[in-house]
Amino acid sequence: MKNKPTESELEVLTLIWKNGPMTVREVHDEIARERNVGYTTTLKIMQIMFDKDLLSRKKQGKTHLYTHKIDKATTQNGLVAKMINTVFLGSTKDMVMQALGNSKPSKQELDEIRQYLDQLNDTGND
Amino acid sequence: MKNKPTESELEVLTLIWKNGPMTVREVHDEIARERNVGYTTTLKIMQIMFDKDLLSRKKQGKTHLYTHKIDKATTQNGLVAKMINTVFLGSTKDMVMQALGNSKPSKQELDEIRQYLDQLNDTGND
DNA sequence: AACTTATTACGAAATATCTCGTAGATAACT
DNA sequence: AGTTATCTACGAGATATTTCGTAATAAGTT
Repeated sequence: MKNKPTESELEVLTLIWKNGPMTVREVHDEIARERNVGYTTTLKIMQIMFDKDLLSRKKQGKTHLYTHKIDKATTQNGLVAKMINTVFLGSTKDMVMQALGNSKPSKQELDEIRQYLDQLNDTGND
Repeated sequence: MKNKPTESELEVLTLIWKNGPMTVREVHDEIARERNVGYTTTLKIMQIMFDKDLLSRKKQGKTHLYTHKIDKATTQNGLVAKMINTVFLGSTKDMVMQALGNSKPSKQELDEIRQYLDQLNDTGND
């Protein structure tokens, strides 16, 4: 991944991925619910993200409206792939089983995964 | 996770998890195959890990033999759980499907995962 | 227009992490 | 014992990230 986001940047991105374009104020209010952090901190991070080309923005009155410039799926992929490679020595299976074993997903979720597995069987390797 | 390892620390841990107790020299030689880094850098990181209680060690002649002090599965869990929560908004299913869709695991791996899913069905939530 | 409020831009301190150089200690080898 | 090689300890520079204070600007209010 060329533009790999930091933790804080990821926090901002997930919000914007979920809600669509947001102002600094909106992002900050969401973050401030969880952690205790100053407004200018959030502002600064989003400005840096703009410089890094992780976000685009356009003026909206006196404020800026920020939009994600990197794709959600691509970013998720990069992060998951990296984790598999480093922490699970390249074994997707190990990672998946670890994740499933620990989070106790609902039966419905399990079914959806099963369906997805069946689909994959047609296109997978050997 | 109380003692969450940094990236470099994780690199050391995975080696020790895989190979058992190792000296700084051994760890360093493995790392140096991939990246260009000085011996004292590896040494320092492992010393810090000792201070942080991520590794234990015992003298072995003039060198130290380092052993992991945190469990592999627990650490993996913590990292995966965190990724699910932040990047996938808590949806294990989304994460698993993302991972499977991108790494094209073999049919055998898929089967193992399927078996594992069946097992889970008996104990999972609603 | 004066006043208040909210926003941005900027810089710089604080923290975390990674990097390596140097010095001293220990072992191994003539 | 003297020399060489290897290891540890320590400190401190380099980089990356997070944090916030201050000042300038723009908008809204009386």
